[in-house]
Amino acid sequence: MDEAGEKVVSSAQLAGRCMVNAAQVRKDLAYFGEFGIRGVGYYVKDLLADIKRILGLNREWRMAVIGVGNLGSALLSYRDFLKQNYKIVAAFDIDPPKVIGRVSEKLGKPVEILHVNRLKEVAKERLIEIGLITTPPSEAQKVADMLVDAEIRGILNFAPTQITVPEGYVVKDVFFTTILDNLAYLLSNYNEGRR
Amino acid sequence: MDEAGEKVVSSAQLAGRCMVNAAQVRKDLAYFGEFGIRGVGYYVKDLLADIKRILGLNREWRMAVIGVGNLGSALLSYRDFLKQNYKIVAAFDIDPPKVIGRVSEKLGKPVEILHVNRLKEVAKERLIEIGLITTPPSEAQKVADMLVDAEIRGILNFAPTQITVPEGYVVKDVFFTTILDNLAYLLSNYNEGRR
DNA sequence: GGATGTGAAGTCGTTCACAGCT
DNA sequence: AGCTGTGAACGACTTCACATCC
Repeated sequence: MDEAGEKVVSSAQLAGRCMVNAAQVRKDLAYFGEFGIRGVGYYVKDLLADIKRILGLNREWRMAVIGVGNLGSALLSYRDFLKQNYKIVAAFDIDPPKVIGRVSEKLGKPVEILHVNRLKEVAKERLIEIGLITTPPSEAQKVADMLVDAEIRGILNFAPTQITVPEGYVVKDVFFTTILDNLAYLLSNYNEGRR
Repeated sequence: MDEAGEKVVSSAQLAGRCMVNAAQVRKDLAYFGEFGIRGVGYYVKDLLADIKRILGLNREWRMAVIGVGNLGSALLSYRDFLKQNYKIVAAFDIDPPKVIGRVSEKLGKPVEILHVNRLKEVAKERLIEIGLITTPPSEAQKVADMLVDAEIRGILNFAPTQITVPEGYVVKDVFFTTILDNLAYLLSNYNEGRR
């Protein structure tokens, strides 16, 4: 809406776009503070900035990819990260030489791929706060343990397996097969659902 | 648990593994039928089969990838699909020749990449029911429209943009930047959260 | 005896409706 | 006059607790 030049937006407009109730929008925003102006609405630019601040997106997050297979290299060349405040500042693999040729040809400039045993050392140097696990599932827990050892507190796990970390660390899973299962369920039961 | 040779499982055990309440597990399962045996628990093999049937995973789902960039080719070589009952039976792109070299070297046998204008025709031939959108966001809605035209009722959208489809079609989004935002939020507010 | 399946109770989240500001 | 912020009403989901059945 900001890009479209809109100056002000009401909770009703936001609700329409998000397919939720207007009171929900107001309650949710009000939970974090008073961002709106009574009788007017919310100033788009201000709201955007406030939401970014609330979500912790008003600064850069430095990330590392661990496991440079197909998914890992896809993430390395995922340009949309740049628009958001995320930056991949390191890539690790168990076998960097094997991987390096495959990856470098896909990106403009060759990407430096380091051996995982340098994770802790490099994490400190480059102030890495988030680790992206893109290894096979069999290695995911080991990698998680290494991230914990390196005091990288945030983990985004793409490997289709459950991993556990100590108190103080946060894991979020990206299991798209789970979403796919959900889709399959909805498709299977669509006819019943419509009655 | 089946692979580990476990024969029977209680709702309490399942609850422990899933970090939820035992009554929740029983209620949720009971919603679909009576799968347990009072005084005993649930037979692992039977429960597994019942859940697969409920979710619609007791058959093969034939899928197509549209957009063979980094993410699309990662999905094409994602072996874990095979274990689950999902199968990618076609890949489309706006420019197959440009893509074909890059992809074929990554997989054992070369993958046939078709021009998107053959989507409808091939969808019928190969009985495709699910489409995976892995194009840039700018093309996502156009691809969704083509999938709808081809009567592919299930869509898994990896492009970071909202797409709309008519009644009768199902879209599920895989926005990992949303999950990443969630992670950033949790990391930002971790200290307050602990108090 | 022991774990399920399930009404009843309890808790949490959503929506309503309007006072309070601009 | 109009839209936010919010207590109160409502509805939905979760948990309890126990009758039921193996």
